[in-house]
Amino acid sequence: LDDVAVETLQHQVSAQSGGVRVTEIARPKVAVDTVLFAIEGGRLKCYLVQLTAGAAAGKWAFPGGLVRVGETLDEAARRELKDAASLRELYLEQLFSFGDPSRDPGAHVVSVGYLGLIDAAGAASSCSRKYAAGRWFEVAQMPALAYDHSVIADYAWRRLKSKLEYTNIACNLLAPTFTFAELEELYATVLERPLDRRNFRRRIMAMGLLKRLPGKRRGAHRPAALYAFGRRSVQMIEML
Amino acid sequence: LDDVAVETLQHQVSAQSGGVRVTEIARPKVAVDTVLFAIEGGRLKCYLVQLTAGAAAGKWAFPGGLVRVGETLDEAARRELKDAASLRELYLEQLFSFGDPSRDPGAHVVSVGYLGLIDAAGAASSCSRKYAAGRWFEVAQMPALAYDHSVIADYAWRRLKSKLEYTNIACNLLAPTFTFAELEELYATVLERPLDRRNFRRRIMAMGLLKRLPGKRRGAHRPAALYAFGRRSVQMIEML
DNA sequence: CCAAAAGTGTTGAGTATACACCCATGA
DNA sequence: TCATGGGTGTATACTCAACACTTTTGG
Repeated sequence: LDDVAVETLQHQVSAQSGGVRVTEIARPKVAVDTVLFAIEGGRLKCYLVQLTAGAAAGKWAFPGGLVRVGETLDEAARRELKDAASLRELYLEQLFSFGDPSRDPGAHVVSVGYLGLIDAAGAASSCSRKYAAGRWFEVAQMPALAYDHSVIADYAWRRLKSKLEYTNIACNLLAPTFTFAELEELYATVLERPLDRRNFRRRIMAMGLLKRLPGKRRGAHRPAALYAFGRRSVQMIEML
Repeated sequence: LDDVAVETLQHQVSAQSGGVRVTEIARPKVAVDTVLFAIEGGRLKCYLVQLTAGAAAGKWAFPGGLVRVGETLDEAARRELKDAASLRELYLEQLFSFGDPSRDPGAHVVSVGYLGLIDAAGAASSCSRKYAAGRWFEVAQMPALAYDHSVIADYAWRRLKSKLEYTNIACNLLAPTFTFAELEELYATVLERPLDRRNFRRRIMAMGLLKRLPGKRRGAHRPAALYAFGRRSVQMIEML
């Protein structure tokens, strides 16, 4: 009932059992889990790893793990991605923290969810080192996920959709150089709806963030002008 | 006594005395900190408590504390508010998690920041039990804050401003019954800019969430119609 | 009857949407 | 020359912002 009494008791027990070392009260641990997206072949894909240990062994989940003392949450997320998929350069953004004690039946772990974006070239270089398997799934065809990771996935996709509308976040899903058609296809893929080409071009141009590059992409038909984002740091834009 | 806390203790002690070399690696702890807002006398105010222990003793901070094994983050935030300010009924929304190891020089604590809203009547009932002092400060006149709490405050105020524009979140800062002038003053206070009364009324009415109540508020001058929110659960609105 | 707050419409500017045809190239 | 994807402009509907006077009450 009285919290002060509980704290006091905990301190006493700690002192008795600790002797030289002060025993800490058990507390929930902190983990990070990253929902990593990439566009490949006009499909939105998501990186999953197959768990090897614990009650959820064999199930698929987002790469992540416990945070260490002395590192920031972002650092922990990047470290886990490097370990799990050999990924280095990518965009990371914190989403939300999930603290339901029952989300992991094994232990009380608070998970800080992250949204990660990488371009197709970076995604291709991914390879699982830490897990039994790691591969890219189409978001519409993901297997059942461990823990509450399907909830985290929902958050991530919603955030991505929403930020496409009012930021330049798309630059993190594209190669440094791209055509307008590629940019439009990215938007259509993520937002799951077709876009009017002329209106889309006008909106994007109004942002003033694209710079036109000298060359052309030559393909089977009329060559397309090349573009790049002027700034790759995310910034808010008045669009939508 | 708190069952969860006791169980946790027993688990900890037996693990220690059992001789099993499962010594846990030190991990960051998880805390919650709530930026609690209320409107009083046309001013936006924020509840702070004065810390009694640790390196930051004497400094002001948002009410919060460590999360316990077995409780959700929301539950932890509500428990701390009940302990710190005897507050029960209020709106809570998770903001962001702050994990910089140096944010608390004493230990690595990851803090999950919360935005809390309460109406003036609820705010008036607040009284600090756990801390040396607890009181409401105008947001423009807050003292220097402990840890990184001024960063959390920025997040909270920005989130509140933003959600006023596209949700019915305002209902949590008002009494169940209010006049249109009170609602408008709330918006003007939080957003720090004057609003056009006619445009504002049109926008709010377009939301379709207010219901007009039969009575009138009688004052020194022309009586004002009374309103209430139809739903107090937060929902997204097309406004702005 | 006067002071003070409550209540009410219209207009103009800018923005978003819908829509169809010509262009440049490789095969 | 034709098939294919690249590239462009306009007309309309709608939304947002600016703006001032009348109404109702208490004192």
